[in-house]
Amino acid sequence: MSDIATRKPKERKRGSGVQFVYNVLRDEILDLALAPGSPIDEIQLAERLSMSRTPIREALVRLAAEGLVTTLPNRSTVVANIDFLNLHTFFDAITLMYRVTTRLAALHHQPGDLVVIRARQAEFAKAVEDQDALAMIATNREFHAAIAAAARNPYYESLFLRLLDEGRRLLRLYYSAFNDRLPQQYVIEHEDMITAIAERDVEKADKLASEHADQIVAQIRNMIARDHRQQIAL
Amino acid sequence: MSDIATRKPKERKRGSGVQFVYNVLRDEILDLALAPGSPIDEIQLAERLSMSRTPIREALVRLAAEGLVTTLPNRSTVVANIDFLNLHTFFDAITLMYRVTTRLAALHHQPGDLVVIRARQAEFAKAVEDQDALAMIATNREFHAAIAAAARNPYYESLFLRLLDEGRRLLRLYYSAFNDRLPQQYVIEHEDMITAIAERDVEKADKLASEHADQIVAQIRNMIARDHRQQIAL
DNA sequence: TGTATTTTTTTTGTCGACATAAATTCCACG
DNA sequence: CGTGGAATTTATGTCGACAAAAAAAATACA
Repeated sequence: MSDIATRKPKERKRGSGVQFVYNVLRDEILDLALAPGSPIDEIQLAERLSMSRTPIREALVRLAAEGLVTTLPNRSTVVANIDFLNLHTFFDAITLMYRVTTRLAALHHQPGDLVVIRARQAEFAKAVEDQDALAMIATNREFHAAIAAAARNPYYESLFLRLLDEGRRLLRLYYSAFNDRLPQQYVIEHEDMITAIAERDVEKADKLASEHADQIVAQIRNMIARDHRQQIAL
Repeated sequence: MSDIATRKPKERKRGSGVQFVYNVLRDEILDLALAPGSPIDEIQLAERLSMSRTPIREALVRLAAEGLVTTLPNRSTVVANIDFLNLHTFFDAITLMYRVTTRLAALHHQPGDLVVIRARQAEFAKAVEDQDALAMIATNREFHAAIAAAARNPYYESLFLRLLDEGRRLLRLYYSAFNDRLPQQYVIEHEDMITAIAERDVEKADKLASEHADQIVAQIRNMIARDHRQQIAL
């Protein structure tokens, strides 16, 4: 069992309780440690994290506001399901956010931003080199989050982060299929995007982000189709 | 004083407490009944709504997740400020959401949708006819929310609703200046948008939404500039 | 044996109380 | 009279307990 979730009581500072529960639950949901659709028992959680139900409930309210859990009135709250029937709305939105944030990053990035973005890209490249699929998923998210931060639009940023998280969950589902030669292609595409941003070439950044998004969407679609065939074969 | 906020205790059903507090606070924040930056006292609120602090805190957590209040750790939560310095990010985002939702509504609207949209438009037209600025603000929001619902993309919809609410707060600030001849123009533009959606003319819908957004942005900018001149003149 | 109804159990929503961190007041000292 | 620090007050974060609503189990009846 994980360490952070079973920490001794009274080791935490006052005021960090809700944040702590939020982080634990969020990670477990995005890592699929908590299965989509599974109910969350407040009392059980309270015992596991050795705290009262109050901070746990507040964390759940926050997660509900972000769409990571669904609260049924007077009944248990459940981990949000993955809506395979409407994945196209997800693909549509994340593609647009890839484009908009990359575009605005080219327009508005400030001195320190590129340093951060390049650092994230280095981490992603390392994950690819190590063939560590889980690290790829995580570092890829951080790379694009860094670009979104440089775009300096909190509205786009918050939607994009939400979409990236949802994508993390989706990729987790199929991460075993994530070790063909595509990731190397992503490294190159990332490099091109960085260059376009650095040169403040807005149209090029937009175009690259759009192609990048299409690649990722196509890959996810592929993985789902492959998985679907396997399920039928069984 | 308002009626709904001073209702007798025990008249409400169990389970609706948080929702009730959320609605009250949300309305008061968006109506500027609670000034941006002003602190929210949990105890005072608890007494006013005659309930315990627990449901009030949960409502505050939800409002914080939506950006309507800001929570300072171990200190009071305050009504979110209006960030005049970064309004361009707001205008940018809401313009894009106007376009995307109208575009997708033209693409994906289903039989019942147009009925709802036309009903909202009728309400907006009535508010314009009555020269009721506050009703204009409210009905205009509902009109575009109906289009967003017809676009059938929950990600765009939630961001757009958030932006429309923020816009409602902005317009409230200057609603006295909201009685020139522009609103009549909006009625016509709305009609054109409905027609384009009904004809499933995606490009036309996009173009109209884009122009409509530019109009609104220009008007808000105007009102701010006018207000700014007045403040200087004083 | 299967179904409807009542009883029991479980779990959520709300409450009042206490502990702790800021903010404020008060006081000592220069 | 002003400044620094201790004491007080205020408000937040957390807790355990109770009441009401669902869910589950047990019982009655056809």
